[in-house]
Amino acid sequence: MKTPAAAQRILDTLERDYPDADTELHYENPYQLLVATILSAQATDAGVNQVTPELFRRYPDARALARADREKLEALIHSTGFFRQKAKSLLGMAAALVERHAGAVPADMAALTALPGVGRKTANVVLGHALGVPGLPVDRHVLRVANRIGLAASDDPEEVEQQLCERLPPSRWTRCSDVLILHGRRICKPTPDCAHCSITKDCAYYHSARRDSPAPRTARGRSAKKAAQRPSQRRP
DNA sequence: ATCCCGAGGG
DNA sequence: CCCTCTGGAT
Repeated sequence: MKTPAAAQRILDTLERDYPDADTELHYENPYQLLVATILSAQATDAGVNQVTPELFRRYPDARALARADREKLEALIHSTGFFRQKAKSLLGMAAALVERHAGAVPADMAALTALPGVGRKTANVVLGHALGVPGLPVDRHVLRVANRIGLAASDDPEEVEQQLCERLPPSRWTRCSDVLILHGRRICKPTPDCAHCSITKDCAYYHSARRDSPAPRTARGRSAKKAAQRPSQRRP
């Protein structure tokens, strides 16, 4: 695994590659970012951006959201996926904000993750982008990219968060997450586009010959099990 | 067909 | 640890 100095050098390069890193995350207040982040699970930015204006017009704060009609809320956020539990999360979260925090968003990891629908990743997003508290959100992109380039070595998001935080000053935590996410989305995808990557020189994954494999992708692992229990039409 | 800017529940 | 929930992108 990389030393802190090497890690920071790699981050320097990536930050230059992605100057637009957290453009999508500038909402008017922590409440809006919290709501948008909950909606963003398994959804596209475009999908979230499509519903948030109307959402924030109807429910401008936690008090309004707590009083929302469940079915209207579900209909409004339907296109972002997982709409039933997202609606449930939003209603429960808004109620908890009103009851426990006078309608404000607490700048505290424990208080945030105690809210319904808010996990560590969401909490770190809100802390880092809206509350001025250093936080390093670890999603699947961060997990994958950090492991490939040796910034971390674990499949556990919380461990990866810790390993990254140990190598960087708190002032860089949030931006580290942002650029790793963008790199993971644009270049270092599950099947990576190494030809357009600026840090292959420092990447163990690139040098491991697993890159650029033609991706034969036959059924294996968990997929094999699913395929077995569903013997759908096979072409002879 | 498969994967995902997650979190809760069993 | 495993499953589920949903739409959209690839």
